[in-house]
Amino acid sequence: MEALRDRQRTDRQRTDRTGAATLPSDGRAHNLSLVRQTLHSAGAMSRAELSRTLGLTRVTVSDLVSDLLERGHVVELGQSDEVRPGKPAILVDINRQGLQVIGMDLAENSVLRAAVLDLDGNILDRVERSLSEETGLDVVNQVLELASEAVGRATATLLGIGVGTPGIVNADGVVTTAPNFEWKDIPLRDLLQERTGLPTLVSNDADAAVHADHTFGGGSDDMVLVKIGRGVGSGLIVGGRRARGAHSAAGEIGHVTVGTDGGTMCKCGKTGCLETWMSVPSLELALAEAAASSEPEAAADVVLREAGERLAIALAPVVGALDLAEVVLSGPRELLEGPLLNAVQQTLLERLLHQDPSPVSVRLAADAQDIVLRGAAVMVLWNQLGVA
Amino acid sequence: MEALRDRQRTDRQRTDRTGAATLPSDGRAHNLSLVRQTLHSAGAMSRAELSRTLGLTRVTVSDLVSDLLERGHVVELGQSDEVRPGKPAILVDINRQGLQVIGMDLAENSVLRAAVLDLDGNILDRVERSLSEETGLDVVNQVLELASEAVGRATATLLGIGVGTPGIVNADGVVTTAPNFEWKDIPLRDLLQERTGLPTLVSNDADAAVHADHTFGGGSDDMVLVKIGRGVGSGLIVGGRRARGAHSAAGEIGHVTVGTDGGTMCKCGKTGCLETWMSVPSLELALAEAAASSEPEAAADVVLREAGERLAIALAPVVGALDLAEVVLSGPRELLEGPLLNAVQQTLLERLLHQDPSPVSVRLAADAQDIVLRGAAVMVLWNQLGVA
DNA sequence: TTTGATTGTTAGTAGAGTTTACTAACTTGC
DNA sequence: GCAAGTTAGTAAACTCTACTAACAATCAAA
Repeated sequence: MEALRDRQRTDRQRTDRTGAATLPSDGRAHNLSLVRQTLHSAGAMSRAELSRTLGLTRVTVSDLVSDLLERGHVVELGQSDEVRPGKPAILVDINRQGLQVIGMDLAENSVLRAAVLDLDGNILDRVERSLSEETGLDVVNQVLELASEAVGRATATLLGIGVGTPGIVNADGVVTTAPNFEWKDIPLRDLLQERTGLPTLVSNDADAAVHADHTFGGGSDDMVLVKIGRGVGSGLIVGGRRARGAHSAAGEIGHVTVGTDGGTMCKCGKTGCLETWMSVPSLELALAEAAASSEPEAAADVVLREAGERLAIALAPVVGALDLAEVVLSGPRELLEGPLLNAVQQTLLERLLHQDPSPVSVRLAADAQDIVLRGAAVMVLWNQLGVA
Repeated sequence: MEALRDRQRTDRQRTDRTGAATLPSDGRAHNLSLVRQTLHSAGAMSRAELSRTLGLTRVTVSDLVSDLLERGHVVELGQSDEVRPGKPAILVDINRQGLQVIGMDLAENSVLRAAVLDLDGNILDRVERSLSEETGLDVVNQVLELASEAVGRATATLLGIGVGTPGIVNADGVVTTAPNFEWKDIPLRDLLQERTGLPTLVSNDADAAVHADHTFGGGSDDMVLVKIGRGVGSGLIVGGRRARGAHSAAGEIGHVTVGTDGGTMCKCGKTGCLETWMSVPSLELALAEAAASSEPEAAADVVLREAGERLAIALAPVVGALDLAEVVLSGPRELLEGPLLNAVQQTLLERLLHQDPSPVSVRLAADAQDIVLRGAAVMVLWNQLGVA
């Protein structure tokens, strides 16, 4: 009789997950990240200690830790040798030995660099590919091959690949424009993922660099890092997050006009661009001219001092508007250290009203050579472990 | 026998919640906010429609909605009159009639303003207190009395109080400095909460204004609003969130030096501050001088055009570094509209390299009179409902 | 040796969201 | 007017997460 009853159709909802609705499992993922973060930054500790720091119960922490043990994200290190009453604690730590990351720096002059890094950002191994005149897809292929080679050098489980590249990179890891390589809409992230099978993250090189400094350097949650090389780029951390910008072009300050008194003609067609004062080629040209003058040392000093002033003129409104705590310069130390850095600091203070006792701090990035490699690695750590 | 067994000490953990560990209930709170947000911005809809937009099941949405019905945050509006097969939908909507908010604007010249607003930011009632020469605690008392009066004017359940005040306000709602009122570390939020018993939020007036424009105006997630009044202040939205700054002083651009060619002496002691060009008093002074010249109209035009240029010179590095999509000016329309706004737009484009097809949009804020009141209300909606 | 402190685990419970299965109520086509 | 199909909303049972309660293991100090 009722054999003919309708077949119940299962609601096939929740197919796309467009919205940002939170499931209990999302909370779980967040808490797992918190455990990893705590261990990563504070070092090995017991489950009970984690429980106290996180505000979760020992039971929950035990469960989270056993989950992470299974995934290989953390390891047990044996009993703590602390002397105190009670059952001795078993230390757990992020699996520093068993996990590695690939970092890539495509922004160096005529060389593509890659490295294997551990979770603390130490470089364990390096590989390179020198470029001559290649552009377009030739460079892309070199990058893919270099990535494969780097992956082969890893001696532990790889969490993923991070890349710092010149040009503008959107949130999907597509390099929309990179004039140096004549790239246009290159889906670098997907290409690398396809090639290596590893989770991959691609960002602009200055953005990668600011990640590195934010993690391993000063660590202010409101800072800018200016990367001075062939061009001038920057990466900003605002409220602890990287500023991406409306068109993924945040940090592109090389062609902002500086000052109100003209300046040199730039290859972009305007005059007075920051790059005409601050890029390494511009500085070297000006220094060469200074060396040929009657008072070479004084002239060189003026060149560097003026460049620093110009940078500060451009940065002052940014630092003021965002109330940044740190301005970090990254580039050739022999150019930036001394008169240039001092001029930046001095001019910045002159142009900002700083009644408060904590003015902006201006300094050079440590380890400018490898800052992009390390920043690229940090991006992977954040993405895969929620760590940094 | 075993009567002497140890008294089990309950783990008294999770007392402080210092960390940011996520509980399932936090996820629930988030999903409740999502429902409110969706209804607030998209208008009344059925539970089933909510389910589809949010990606949660109908069952869960039903549960969330019944929760919100109990709290009075949403109401049922009866059957939808859409004509299509199936059971007719019961529309639910944010309780637009039954919930109200107090907004306060302390940044006007010699008057404190407050208003009762509905959830859509409409002003339902106003109250004011005029100031003569009061400073310090006298002003605080006026503010507290004004708040009480405004609360009395409400005709529905009040969600809370939002305040836009001149000066620098930290994350705890303490006004650390407000020179106009000679305030120093005034805990305005706590004072208002004590007086009225309502949840209260305090921000700088320009920050409140940018919230208003972000919600009711263009709505770009990367924008700056410059508020021109007695002084010049600004509020920034970066990546959809308000930039607070390292010392809660983000947006304070009035005393950034503009340009490299000197300028007028500012009361702060430096020369060439943005305020010397752009504040209403400075503009009015310059316009009065222009009116006395031989060609008053042309001179006035030059004054306004120059002011716009100066603002753009200061903003260009900010817009470039943050890749902002919108620059919004708020202030006296008769001063800002026309030559000044055009000069800002033109100068900004000249000083930025914009190869991409979506340059920055420059415009005036709608309804500059009430923008702080409405922004203050938005802050409450965000905080109490997760809406806006 | 006893007492107390501390760590980590097991057992059971409450909350959040899901799947499954149902009722209610409407339109369409004959 | 009636069956068929469609959509909205709900009830029950299950899963997952984190919690409380209770306990075993282990060590220091009295």
